[in-house]
Amino acid sequence: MESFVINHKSPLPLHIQVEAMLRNLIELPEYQNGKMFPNEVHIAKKLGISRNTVRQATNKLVYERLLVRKKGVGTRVAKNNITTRLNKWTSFTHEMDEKGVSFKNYTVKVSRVFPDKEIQQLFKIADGIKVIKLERLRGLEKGPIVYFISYFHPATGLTEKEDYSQPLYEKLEKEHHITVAVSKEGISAILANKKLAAKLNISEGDPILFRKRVVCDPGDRPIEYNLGYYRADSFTYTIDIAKD
Amino acid sequence: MESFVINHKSPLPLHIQVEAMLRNLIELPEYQNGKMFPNEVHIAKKLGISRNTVRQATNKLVYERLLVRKKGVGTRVAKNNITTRLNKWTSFTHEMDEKGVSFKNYTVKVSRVFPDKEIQQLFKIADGIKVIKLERLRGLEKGPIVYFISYFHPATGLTEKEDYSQPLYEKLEKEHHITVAVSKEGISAILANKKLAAKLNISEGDPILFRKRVVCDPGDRPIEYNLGYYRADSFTYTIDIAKD
DNA sequence: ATTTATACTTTGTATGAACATTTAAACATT
DNA sequence: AATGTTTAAATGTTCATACAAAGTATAAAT
Repeated sequence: MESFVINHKSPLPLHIQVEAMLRNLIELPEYQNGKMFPNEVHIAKKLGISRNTVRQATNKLVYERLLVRKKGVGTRVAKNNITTRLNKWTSFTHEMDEKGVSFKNYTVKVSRVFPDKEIQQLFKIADGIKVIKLERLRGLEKGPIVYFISYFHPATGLTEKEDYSQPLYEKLEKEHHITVAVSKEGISAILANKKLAAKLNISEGDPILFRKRVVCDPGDRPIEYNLGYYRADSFTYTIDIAKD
Repeated sequence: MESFVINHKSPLPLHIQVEAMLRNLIELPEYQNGKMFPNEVHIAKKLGISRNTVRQATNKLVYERLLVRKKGVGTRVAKNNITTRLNKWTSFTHEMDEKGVSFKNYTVKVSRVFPDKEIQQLFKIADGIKVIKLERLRGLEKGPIVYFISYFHPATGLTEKEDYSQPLYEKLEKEHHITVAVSKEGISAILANKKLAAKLNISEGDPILFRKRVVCDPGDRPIEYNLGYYRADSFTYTIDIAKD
Protein backbone atom coordinates (compact mmCIF):
# COMPACT_ATOMS: atom_id res chain seq x y z
CA MET A 1 0.00 0.00 0.00
CA GLU A 2 2.81 2.34 0.83
CA SER A 3 4.52 1.85 -2.47
CA PHE A 4 1.36 1.79 -4.49
CA VAL A 5 0.62 4.67 -6.80
CA ILE A 6 -2.32 5.46 -8.99
CA ASN A 7 -1.63 5.71 -12.69
CA HIS A 8 -3.99 8.21 -14.26
CA LYS A 9 -2.64 7.44 -17.71
CA SER A 10 -3.36 3.74 -17.46
CA PRO A 11 -6.13 2.37 -19.62
CA LEU A 12 -7.37 0.60 -16.52
CA PRO A 13 -9.99 2.51 -14.58
CA LEU A 14 -8.85 3.82 -11.23
CA HIS A 15 -11.29 1.70 -9.27
CA ILE A 16 -9.90 -1.41 -10.93
CA GLN A 17 -6.38 -0.40 -9.98
CA VAL A 18 -7.49 0.22 -6.44
CA GLU A 19 -9.32 -3.09 -6.39
CA ALA A 20 -6.13 -4.86 -7.39
CA MET A 21 -4.24 -3.07 -4.67
CA LEU A 22 -6.83 -4.04 -2.09
CA ARG A 23 -6.65 -7.65 -3.17
CA ASN A 24 -2.94 -7.54 -2.49
CA LEU A 25 -3.53 -5.87 0.84
CA ILE A 26 -5.91 -8.62 1.80
CA GLU A 27 -3.19 -11.18 1.26
CA LEU A 28 -0.89 -9.51 3.76
CA PRO A 29 -0.59 -11.53 6.95
CA GLU A 30 -1.13 -8.48 9.15
CA TYR A 31 -4.72 -8.15 7.99
CA GLN A 32 -5.53 -11.83 8.18
CA ASN A 33 -6.26 -11.86 11.87
CA GLY A 34 -9.02 -9.34 11.76
CA LYS A 35 -6.94 -6.17 11.99
CA MET A 36 -8.67 -3.10 10.68
CA PHE A 37 -8.04 -2.08 7.12
CA PRO A 38 -6.93 1.50 6.48
CA ASN A 39 -10.12 3.53 6.35
CA GLU A 40 -11.71 4.84 3.19
CA VAL A 41 -10.93 8.50 3.73
CA HIS A 42 -7.33 7.69 4.47
CA ILE A 43 -6.92 5.51 1.39
CA ALA A 44 -8.56 8.13 -0.78
CA LYS A 45 -6.29 10.86 0.49
CA LYS A 46 -3.22 8.66 0.28
CA LEU A 47 -3.88 7.73 -3.33
CA GLY A 48 -5.08 11.19 -4.25
CA ILE A 49 -8.45 10.03 -5.50
CA SER A 50 -12.04 10.39 -4.47
CA ARG A 51 -13.52 8.46 -1.59
CA ASN A 52 -16.30 7.31 -3.91
CA THR A 53 -13.77 5.67 -6.16
CA VAL A 54 -12.28 3.85 -3.21
CA ARG A 55 -15.75 2.72 -2.22
CA GLN A 56 -16.44 1.48 -5.73
CA ALA A 57 -13.39 -0.73 -5.49
CA THR A 58 -14.16 -1.91 -1.98
CA ASN A 59 -17.74 -2.70 -2.87
CA LYS A 60 -16.67 -5.50 -5.16
CA LEU A 61 -14.60 -7.15 -2.46
CA VAL A 62 -17.41 -6.73 0.00
CA TYR A 63 -19.76 -8.42 -2.46
CA GLU A 64 -17.27 -11.24 -2.72
CA ARG A 65 -17.25 -11.49 1.03
CA LEU A 66 -13.54 -10.89 1.21
CA LEU A 67 -14.01 -7.72 3.17
CA VAL A 68 -16.49 -6.88 5.87
CA ARG A 69 -17.53 -3.29 6.47
CA LYS A 70 -19.05 -2.17 9.71
CA LYS A 71 -20.58 1.22 10.14
CA GLY A 72 -18.93 3.24 12.84
CA VAL A 73 -16.05 0.82 13.11
CA GLY A 74 -14.20 0.14 9.92
CA THR A 75 -13.38 -2.47 7.35
CA ARG A 76 -11.55 -5.70 7.91
CA VAL A 77 -10.76 -8.89 6.09
CA ALA A 78 -13.45 -11.52 6.49
CA LYS A 79 -12.48 -14.01 9.09
CA ASN A 80 -12.73 -17.37 7.47
CA ASN A 81 -12.52 -16.40 3.87
CA ILE A 82 -10.45 -19.48 3.23
CA THR A 83 -13.03 -21.86 4.55
CA THR A 84 -15.76 -20.01 2.76
CA ARG A 85 -14.58 -21.80 -0.25
CA LEU A 86 -15.11 -25.40 -0.89
CA ASN A 87 -12.51 -27.43 0.86
CA LYS A 88 -11.33 -29.95 -1.56
CA TRP A 89 -11.59 -28.91 -5.10
CA THR A 90 -10.01 -31.47 -7.26
CA SER A 91 -10.40 -33.11 -10.57
CA PHE A 92 -12.91 -35.83 -10.92
CA THR A 93 -10.23 -38.49 -10.98
CA HIS A 94 -8.84 -37.21 -7.76
CA GLU A 95 -12.28 -36.92 -6.25
CA MET A 96 -12.84 -40.57 -6.74
CA ASP A 97 -9.38 -41.77 -5.95
CA GLU A 98 -9.77 -40.42 -2.49
CA LYS A 99 -12.81 -42.52 -1.95
CA GLY A 100 -10.89 -45.59 -3.03
CA VAL A 101 -12.89 -46.02 -6.17
CA SER A 102 -11.11 -46.80 -9.36
CA PHE A 103 -12.36 -44.80 -12.25
CA LYS A 104 -11.73 -45.65 -15.82
CA ASN A 105 -12.14 -44.12 -19.22
CA TYR A 106 -14.47 -45.91 -21.55
CA THR A 107 -13.84 -43.67 -24.50
CA VAL A 108 -11.65 -40.64 -25.11
CA LYS A 109 -12.01 -38.55 -28.19
CA VAL A 110 -9.99 -35.48 -29.04
CA SER A 111 -10.69 -33.07 -31.86
CA ARG A 112 -10.16 -29.51 -32.95
CA VAL A 113 -13.36 -27.68 -33.67
CA PHE A 114 -14.80 -24.25 -34.25
CA PRO A 115 -16.44 -23.34 -30.94
CA ASP A 116 -20.00 -22.12 -30.80
CA LYS A 117 -20.89 -18.53 -29.93
CA GLU A 118 -21.15 -19.10 -26.20
CA ILE A 119 -17.70 -20.60 -25.90
CA GLN A 120 -16.23 -18.09 -28.29
CA GLN A 121 -17.46 -15.24 -26.16
CA LEU A 122 -16.40 -16.92 -22.96
CA PHE A 123 -12.91 -17.44 -24.28
CA LYS A 124 -12.93 -14.06 -25.99
CA ILE A 125 -11.48 -15.41 -29.19
CA ALA A 126 -12.12 -14.36 -32.76
CA ASP A 127 -14.01 -16.19 -35.47
CA GLY A 128 -12.17 -18.92 -37.29
CA ILE A 129 -10.09 -20.01 -34.33
CA LYS A 130 -10.35 -23.64 -33.39
CA VAL A 131 -10.24 -25.03 -29.89
CA ILE A 132 -9.43 -28.42 -28.49
CA LYS A 133 -12.54 -30.45 -27.76
CA LEU A 134 -12.29 -33.43 -25.49
CA GLU A 135 -15.03 -35.98 -25.05
CA ARG A 136 -14.78 -38.62 -22.40
CA LEU A 137 -17.02 -41.35 -21.17
CA ARG A 138 -15.99 -42.34 -17.69
CA GLY A 139 -17.20 -44.68 -15.02
CA LEU A 140 -16.60 -47.71 -12.87
CA GLU A 141 -16.04 -51.33 -13.82
CA LYS A 142 -19.70 -52.04 -13.98
CA GLY A 143 -20.47 -49.28 -16.40
CA PRO A 144 -20.21 -45.63 -17.44
CA ILE A 145 -21.34 -42.91 -15.06
CA VAL A 146 -20.52 -39.64 -16.69
CA TYR A 147 -20.12 -38.21 -20.14
CA PHE A 148 -17.83 -35.19 -20.33
CA ILE A 149 -17.37 -32.65 -23.06
CA SER A 150 -14.53 -30.18 -22.54
CA TYR A 151 -13.33 -27.21 -24.55
CA PHE A 152 -9.94 -25.71 -23.82
CA HIS A 153 -8.79 -22.18 -24.38
CA PRO A 154 -6.19 -21.95 -27.16
CA ALA A 155 -3.83 -20.24 -24.74
CA THR A 156 -3.45 -23.49 -22.85
CA GLY A 157 -1.31 -24.74 -25.68
CA LEU A 158 -2.96 -28.13 -25.57
CA THR A 159 -2.82 -30.07 -28.80
CA GLU A 160 -4.61 -33.02 -30.30
CA LYS A 161 -1.64 -35.26 -29.66
CA GLU A 162 -1.69 -34.82 -25.91
CA ASP A 163 -2.13 -37.84 -23.67
CA TYR A 164 -5.51 -37.18 -22.18
CA SER A 165 -5.67 -40.29 -20.04
CA GLN A 166 -3.72 -38.58 -17.29
CA PRO A 167 -5.18 -36.13 -14.79
CA LEU A 168 -5.66 -32.95 -16.72
CA TYR A 169 -5.19 -30.14 -14.24
CA GLU A 170 -1.89 -31.54 -13.01
CA LYS A 171 -0.73 -31.78 -16.58
CA LEU A 172 -1.70 -28.20 -17.27
CA GLU A 173 0.14 -27.05 -14.21
CA LYS A 174 3.30 -28.98 -14.86
CA GLU A 175 3.66 -28.93 -18.60
CA HIS A 176 1.91 -25.73 -19.54
CA HIS A 177 2.49 -23.66 -16.44
CA ILE A 178 -1.17 -22.93 -16.07
CA THR A 179 -2.68 -22.87 -12.64
CA VAL A 180 -6.36 -23.46 -12.31
CA ALA A 181 -7.94 -21.58 -9.49
CA VAL A 182 -11.64 -21.22 -9.70
CA SER A 183 -14.42 -23.36 -10.94
CA LYS A 184 -17.76 -21.83 -11.66
CA GLU A 185 -20.47 -24.37 -11.83
CA GLY A 186 -24.10 -24.60 -12.66
CA ILE A 187 -25.98 -27.73 -11.80
CA SER A 188 -29.33 -28.73 -13.14
CA ALA A 189 -31.43 -31.77 -13.85
CA ILE A 190 -32.38 -32.93 -17.31
CA LEU A 191 -33.77 -36.00 -18.99
CA ALA A 192 -31.66 -38.36 -21.04
CA ASN A 193 -32.13 -38.06 -24.77
CA LYS A 194 -31.41 -40.95 -27.09
CA LYS A 195 -27.73 -40.15 -27.49
CA LEU A 196 -27.02 -39.71 -23.80
CA ALA A 197 -29.07 -42.74 -22.85
CA ALA A 198 -27.00 -44.88 -25.20
CA LYS A 199 -23.72 -43.55 -23.89
CA LEU A 200 -24.59 -43.88 -20.24
CA ASN A 201 -26.36 -47.18 -20.71
CA ILE A 202 -29.69 -45.98 -19.38
CA SER A 203 -33.12 -45.44 -20.87
CA GLU A 204 -34.36 -42.40 -22.67
CA GLY A 205 -36.11 -40.12 -20.20
CA ASP A 206 -34.05 -41.23 -17.23
CA PRO A 207 -32.83 -38.42 -14.99
CA ILE A 208 -29.42 -36.91 -15.57
CA LEU A 209 -27.52 -34.52 -13.37
CA PHE A 210 -26.13 -31.92 -15.69
CA ARG A 211 -23.15 -29.89 -14.67
CA LYS A 212 -21.79 -26.97 -16.61
CA ARG A 213 -18.42 -25.88 -15.39
CA VAL A 214 -16.00 -23.09 -16.21
CA VAL A 215 -12.52 -23.56 -14.88
CA CYS A 216 -10.51 -20.38 -14.60
CA ASP A 217 -7.01 -19.28 -13.77
CA PRO A 218 -6.24 -17.02 -10.81
CA GLY A 219 -6.88 -13.98 -12.99
CA ASP A 220 -10.35 -15.32 -13.62
CA ARG A 221 -9.63 -16.01 -17.24
CA PRO A 222 -11.44 -19.08 -18.49
CA ILE A 223 -9.30 -22.12 -19.18
CA GLU A 224 -11.82 -24.82 -19.75
CA TYR A 225 -15.47 -25.06 -20.54
CA ASN A 226 -16.86 -28.35 -19.44
CA LEU A 227 -20.17 -30.12 -19.70
CA GLY A 228 -20.81 -33.18 -17.58
CA TYR A 229 -23.78 -35.52 -17.84
CA TYR A 230 -24.04 -37.78 -14.81
CA ARG A 231 -26.20 -40.82 -14.35
CA ALA A 232 -28.39 -39.64 -11.52
CA ASP A 233 -28.91 -43.12 -10.14
CA SER A 234 -25.25 -43.64 -9.48
CA PHE A 235 -23.92 -40.21 -8.85
CA THR A 236 -24.58 -37.61 -6.21
CA TYR A 237 -22.83 -34.31 -6.06
CA THR A 238 -21.62 -33.70 -2.55
CA ILE A 239 -20.56 -30.37 -1.14
CA ASP A 240 -19.38 -29.06 2.17
CA ILE A 241 -19.99 -25.41 2.63
CA ALA A 242 -18.87 -23.29 5.49
CA LYS A 243 -20.85 -20.23 6.42
CA ASP A 244 -18.76 -17.06 6.87
CA MET B 1 -42.72 0.58 -11.96
CA GLU B 2 -45.35 3.07 -12.98
CA SER B 3 -47.10 2.91 -9.67
CA PHE B 4 -43.93 2.82 -7.64
CA VAL B 5 -43.04 5.85 -5.57
CA ILE B 6 -40.03 6.65 -3.47
CA ASN B 7 -40.69 7.27 0.19
CA HIS B 8 -38.21 9.79 1.48
CA LYS B 9 -39.58 9.44 5.00
CA SER B 10 -39.04 5.69 5.10
CA PRO B 11 -36.33 4.37 7.37
CA LEU B 12 -35.24 2.23 4.45
CA PRO B 13 -32.54 3.84 2.33
CA LEU B 14 -33.62 4.89 -1.11
CA HIS B 15 -31.33 2.45 -2.88
CA ILE B 16 -32.87 -0.42 -0.95
CA GLN B 17 -36.33 0.71 -1.97
CA VAL B 18 -35.19 0.94 -5.56
CA GLU B 19 -33.58 -2.47 -5.34
CA ALA B 20 -36.85 -3.97 -4.17
CA MET B 21 -38.65 -2.31 -7.04
CA LEU B 22 -36.13 -3.62 -9.53
CA ARG B 23 -36.51 -7.14 -8.14
CA ASN B 24 -40.20 -6.89 -8.84
CA LEU B 25 -39.55 -5.48 -12.29
CA ILE B 26 -37.35 -8.44 -13.07
CA GLU B 27 -40.21 -10.78 -12.39
CA LEU B 28 -42.43 -9.09 -14.93
CA PRO B 29 -42.93 -11.32 -17.96
CA GLU B 30 -42.16 -8.53 -20.40
CA TYR B 31 -38.54 -8.40 -19.26
CA GLN B 32 -38.04 -12.13 -19.16
CA ASN B 33 -37.21 -12.53 -22.81
CA GLY B 34 -34.29 -10.18 -22.89
CA LYS B 35 -36.15 -6.94 -23.43
CA MET B 36 -34.24 -3.88 -22.33
CA PHE B 37 -34.86 -2.48 -18.90
CA PRO B 38 -35.75 1.17 -18.57
CA ASN B 39 -32.45 3.00 -18.61
CA GLU B 40 -30.80 4.48 -15.57
CA VAL B 41 -31.37 8.11 -16.39
CA HIS B 42 -35.01 7.44 -17.07
CA ILE B 43 -35.54 5.56 -13.82
CA ALA B 44 -33.75 8.24 -11.87
CA LYS B 45 -35.85 10.99 -13.37
CA LYS B 46 -39.04 8.99 -12.99
CA LEU B 47 -38.42 8.35 -9.31
CA GLY B 48 -37.05 11.78 -8.69
CA ILE B 49 -33.76 10.56 -7.36
CA SER B 50 -30.14 10.63 -8.42
CA ARG B 51 -28.76 8.35 -11.07
CA ASN B 52 -26.07 7.33 -8.61
CA THR B 53 -28.69 5.93 -6.29
CA VAL B 54 -30.24 3.95 -9.09
CA ARG B 55 -26.86 2.56 -9.98
CA GLN B 56 -26.21 1.61 -6.38
CA ALA B 57 -29.38 -0.45 -6.44
CA THR B 58 -28.69 -2.04 -9.81
CA ASN B 59 -25.13 -2.91 -8.85
CA LYS B 60 -26.33 -5.47 -6.39
CA LEU B 61 -28.57 -7.16 -8.91
CA VAL B 62 -25.82 -7.09 -11.48
CA TYR B 63 -23.51 -8.74 -9.03
CA GLU B 64 -26.10 -11.39 -8.35
CA ARG B 65 -26.24 -11.88 -12.08
CA LEU B 66 -29.90 -11.11 -12.26
CA LEU B 67 -29.22 -8.13 -14.49
CA VAL B 68 -26.71 -7.64 -17.25
CA ARG B 69 -25.46 -4.19 -18.13
CA LYS B 70 -23.87 -3.37 -21.42
CA LYS B 71 -22.19 -0.12 -22.15
CA GLY B 72 -23.77 1.76 -24.98
CA VAL B 73 -26.74 -0.55 -25.09
CA GLY B 74 -28.63 -0.90 -21.87
CA THR B 75 -29.56 -3.23 -19.09
CA ARG B 76 -31.59 -6.40 -19.37
CA VAL B 77 -32.60 -9.35 -17.29
CA ALA B 78 -29.96 -12.04 -17.33
CA LYS B 79 -31.74 -15.23 -18.23
CA ASN B 80 -34.83 -17.19 -17.59
CA ASN B 81 -33.34 -18.95 -14.65
CA ILE B 82 -33.42 -18.16 -11.02
CA THR B 83 -30.05 -18.87 -9.60
CA THR B 84 -28.83 -19.20 -6.11
CA ARG B 85 -25.21 -18.64 -5.35
CA LEU B 86 -23.55 -20.88 -2.87
CA ASN B 87 -20.74 -18.54 -2.04
CA LYS B 88 -23.34 -16.39 -0.46
CA TRP B 89 -24.68 -19.12 1.67
CA THR B 90 -27.76 -18.18 3.54
CA SER B 91 -31.18 -19.49 4.12
CA PHE B 92 -33.40 -19.72 1.13
CA THR B 93 -35.68 -17.02 2.44
CA HIS B 94 -32.76 -14.74 2.99
CA GLU B 95 -31.35 -15.52 -0.38
CA MET B 96 -34.48 -14.62 -2.17
CA ASP B 97 -36.57 -12.03 -0.45
CA GLU B 98 -33.89 -10.45 1.64
CA LYS B 99 -34.72 -6.91 0.69
CA GLY B 100 -37.01 -7.52 -2.18
CA VAL B 101 -40.32 -9.24 -2.25
CA SER B 102 -41.54 -11.72 -4.75
CA PHE B 103 -40.69 -14.98 -3.02
CA LYS B 104 -43.57 -16.52 -1.18
CA ASN B 105 -44.67 -19.57 0.68
CA TYR B 106 -47.46 -21.47 -0.98
CA THR B 107 -47.95 -23.84 1.91
CA VAL B 108 -46.31 -24.27 5.28
CA LYS B 109 -46.99 -27.32 7.39
CA VAL B 110 -45.49 -28.03 10.78
CA SER B 111 -45.76 -31.30 12.64
CA ARG B 112 -44.02 -33.42 15.24
CA VAL B 113 -43.11 -36.84 13.99
CA PHE B 114 -41.04 -39.90 14.82
CA PRO B 115 -38.03 -39.60 12.54
CA ASP B 116 -36.93 -42.43 10.34
CA LYS B 117 -33.76 -44.41 10.97
CA GLU B 118 -31.49 -42.19 8.86
CA ILE B 119 -32.49 -39.03 10.66
CA GLN B 120 -32.44 -40.73 14.03
CA GLN B 121 -28.87 -41.80 13.50
CA LEU B 122 -27.85 -38.47 12.11
CA PHE B 123 -29.30 -36.66 15.11
CA LYS B 124 -28.10 -39.37 17.45
CA ILE B 125 -31.35 -39.50 19.33
CA ALA B 126 -33.10 -42.45 20.94
CA ASP B 127 -36.24 -44.23 19.82
CA GLY B 128 -39.52 -42.64 20.73
CA ILE B 129 -38.31 -39.07 20.47
CA LYS B 130 -40.20 -36.85 18.10
CA VAL B 131 -38.72 -34.10 15.97
CA ILE B 132 -40.19 -31.05 14.33
CA LYS B 133 -40.97 -31.59 10.69
CA LEU B 134 -41.47 -28.63 8.44
CA GLU B 135 -42.83 -28.82 4.93
CA ARG B 136 -42.84 -25.82 2.70
CA LEU B 137 -43.81 -25.17 -0.87
CA ARG B 138 -42.15 -22.03 -2.07
CA GLY B 139 -41.86 -20.07 -5.26
CA LEU B 140 -42.62 -16.92 -7.16
CA GLU B 141 -45.91 -15.33 -8.06
CA LYS B 142 -46.20 -17.38 -11.18
CA GLY B 143 -45.88 -20.66 -9.43
CA PRO B 144 -44.06 -22.94 -6.97
CA ILE B 145 -40.41 -23.68 -7.54
CA VAL B 146 -39.28 -25.79 -4.66
CA TYR B 147 -40.73 -28.20 -2.16
CA PHE B 148 -38.84 -28.40 1.11
CA ILE B 149 -38.99 -30.94 3.88
CA SER B 150 -36.99 -30.12 7.00
CA TYR B 151 -36.37 -31.99 10.21
CA PHE B 152 -34.93 -30.17 13.20
CA HIS B 153 -32.86 -31.56 16.00
CA PRO B 154 -34.75 -31.52 19.33
CA ALA B 155 -31.91 -29.52 20.87
CA THR B 156 -32.91 -26.53 18.78
CA GLY B 157 -35.87 -26.08 21.06
CA LEU B 158 -38.12 -25.33 18.14
CA THR B 159 -41.78 -26.04 18.73
CA GLU B 160 -44.83 -26.53 16.60
CA LYS B 161 -46.09 -23.10 17.51
CA GLU B 162 -43.14 -21.27 16.07
CA ASP B 163 -43.69 -18.74 13.31
CA TYR B 164 -42.06 -20.47 10.40
CA SER B 165 -42.78 -17.78 7.89
CA GLN B 166 -39.73 -15.83 9.06
CA PRO B 167 -36.16 -16.57 8.07
CA LEU B 168 -35.20 -19.64 10.01
CA TYR B 169 -31.49 -19.38 10.57
CA GLU B 170 -31.76 -15.87 11.93
CA LYS B 171 -34.47 -17.00 14.27
CA LEU B 172 -32.32 -19.86 15.51
CA GLU B 173 -29.44 -17.54 16.06
CA LYS B 174 -31.38 -14.85 17.85
CA GLU B 175 -33.98 -16.74 19.80
CA HIS B 176 -32.30 -20.05 20.39
CA HIS B 177 -28.67 -19.00 20.38
CA ILE B 178 -27.77 -21.56 17.80
CA THR B 179 -25.30 -20.65 15.15
CA VAL B 180 -25.37 -22.55 11.92
CA ALA B 181 -21.99 -23.00 10.38
CA VAL B 182 -21.71 -25.74 7.85
CA SER B 183 -23.97 -27.16 5.26
CA LYS B 184 -23.28 -30.54 3.78
CA GLU B 185 -25.10 -31.06 0.60
CA GLY B 186 -25.80 -33.78 -1.85
CA ILE B 187 -27.30 -32.93 -5.19
CA SER B 188 -28.88 -35.32 -7.57
CA ALA B 189 -31.45 -35.53 -10.31
CA ILE B 190 -34.69 -37.44 -10.07
CA LEU B 191 -37.97 -37.67 -11.92
CA ALA B 192 -41.14 -36.17 -10.56
CA ASN B 193 -43.54 -38.69 -9.14
CA LYS B 194 -47.25 -37.98 -8.99
CA LYS B 195 -47.07 -36.20 -5.63
CA LEU B 196 -44.14 -33.96 -6.51
CA ALA B 197 -45.53 -33.20 -9.93
CA ALA B 198 -48.76 -32.03 -8.36
CA LYS B 199 -47.00 -29.87 -5.82
CA LEU B 200 -44.61 -28.23 -8.25
CA ASN B 201 -47.19 -27.92 -10.98
CA ILE B 202 -45.29 -30.00 -13.50
CA SER B 203 -45.85 -33.33 -15.20
CA GLU B 204 -44.98 -36.71 -13.88
CA GLY B 205 -41.56 -37.72 -15.18
CA ASP B 206 -40.29 -34.16 -15.47
CA PRO B 207 -36.76 -33.64 -14.16
CA ILE B 208 -36.25 -32.45 -10.60
CA LEU B 209 -33.09 -31.26 -8.99
CA PHE B 210 -32.95 -32.96 -5.63
CA ARG B 211 -30.89 -31.50 -2.84
CA LYS B 212 -30.28 -33.19 0.44
CA ARG B 213 -28.76 -30.90 2.99
CA VAL B 214 -27.48 -31.22 6.51
CA VAL B 215 -26.98 -27.97 8.34
CA CYS B 216 -24.63 -28.13 11.27
CA ASP B 217 -23.44 -25.92 14.09
CA PRO B 218 -19.79 -24.92 14.45
CA GLY B 219 -19.14 -28.11 16.42
CA ASP B 220 -20.36 -30.04 13.42
CA ARG B 221 -23.44 -31.24 15.24
CA PRO B 222 -26.43 -31.58 12.91
CA ILE B 223 -29.14 -28.98 13.37
CA GLU B 224 -31.34 -29.57 10.40
CA TYR B 225 -31.93 -32.26 7.86
CA ASN B 226 -33.42 -30.84 4.74
CA LEU B 227 -34.72 -32.21 1.49
CA GLY B 228 -35.34 -29.86 -1.40
CA TYR B 229 -37.06 -30.70 -4.65
CA TYR B 230 -36.48 -28.03 -7.27
CA ARG B 231 -38.20 -27.62 -10.59
CA ALA B 232 -35.28 -28.18 -12.94
CA ASP B 233 -36.70 -25.91 -15.63
CA SER B 234 -36.68 -22.85 -13.43
CA PHE B 235 -33.83 -23.46 -11.09
CA THR B 236 -30.13 -23.88 -11.60
CA TYR B 237 -27.71 -24.38 -8.80
CA THR B 238 -24.69 -22.16 -9.34
CA ILE B 239 -21.47 -22.43 -7.47
CA ASP B 240 -18.20 -20.60 -7.38
CA ILE B 241 -15.47 -22.73 -5.98
CA ALA B 242 -11.98 -21.67 -5.18
CA LYS B 243 -9.25 -24.23 -5.30
CA ASP B 244 -7.03 -24.35 -2.26
C1' DA C 1 -25.21 -0.38 -52.50
C1' DT C 2 -21.61 0.18 -49.40
C1' DT C 3 -18.83 2.62 -46.66
C1' DT C 4 -17.97 6.57 -43.72
C1' DA C 5 -18.92 10.11 -40.76
C1' DT C 6 -21.75 11.90 -37.31
C1' DA C 7 -25.01 12.38 -33.73
C1' DC C 8 -27.38 10.19 -30.13
C1' DT C 9 -28.25 7.00 -26.42
C1' DT C 10 -26.70 4.34 -22.73
C1' DT C 11 -23.66 2.68 -19.43
C1' DG C 12 -18.91 3.52 -17.26
C1' DT C 13 -15.85 6.36 -14.56
C1' DA C 14 -14.72 9.92 -11.41
C1' DT C 15 -15.14 13.91 -8.43
C1' DG C 16 -16.68 16.70 -4.45
C1' DA C 17 -19.73 17.67 -1.16
C1' DA C 18 -22.93 17.21 2.64
C1' DC C 19 -25.25 15.00 6.11
C1' DA C 20 -26.86 10.56 8.66
C1' DT C 21 -25.94 6.60 11.45
C1' DT C 22 -23.39 3.58 14.19
C1' DT C 23 -19.77 2.42 17.20
C1' DA C 24 -16.15 2.83 20.52
C1' DA C 25 -13.84 5.34 23.67
C1' DA C 26 -13.31 9.01 26.80
C1' DC C 27 -15.51 11.45 30.17
C1' DA C 28 -18.81 12.70 33.70
C1' DT C 29 -22.35 11.50 37.00
C1' DT C 30 -24.60 8.96 40.31
C1' DA D 1 -18.80 0.37 40.37
C1' DA D 2 -22.31 1.15 37.35
C1' DT D 3 -24.49 4.13 34.32
C1' DG D 4 -25.27 8.00 31.35
C1' DT D 5 -23.25 11.60 28.08
C1' DT D 6 -20.35 13.55 24.87
C1' DT D 7 -17.29 13.32 21.19
C1' DA D 8 -14.61 11.60 17.51
C1' DA D 9 -14.14 8.35 13.88
C1' DA D 10 -15.75 5.41 10.51
C1' DT D 11 -18.97 3.79 7.22
C1' DG D 12 -23.69 4.73 4.98
C1' DT D 13 -26.60 7.55 2.02
C1' DT D 14 -27.55 10.83 -1.44
C1' DC D 15 -26.99 14.39 -4.49
C1' DA D 16 -25.30 17.11 -8.70
C1' DT D 17 -22.17 17.17 -12.24
C1' DA D 18 -19.01 16.08 -15.96
C1' DC D 19 -16.86 13.57 -19.19
C1' DA D 20 -15.42 8.85 -21.38
C1' DA D 21 -16.46 4.80 -24.05
C1' DA D 22 -19.28 1.79 -26.57
C1' DG D 23 -22.90 0.65 -29.31
C1' DT D 24 -26.86 2.09 -32.53
C1' DA D 25 -29.03 4.59 -35.89
C1' DT D 26 -29.06 8.01 -39.24
C1' DA D 27 -27.23 10.89 -42.83
C1' DA D 28 -23.78 11.85 -46.07
C1' DA D 29 -20.33 10.56 -49.24
C1' DT D 30 -18.37 7.51 -52.33
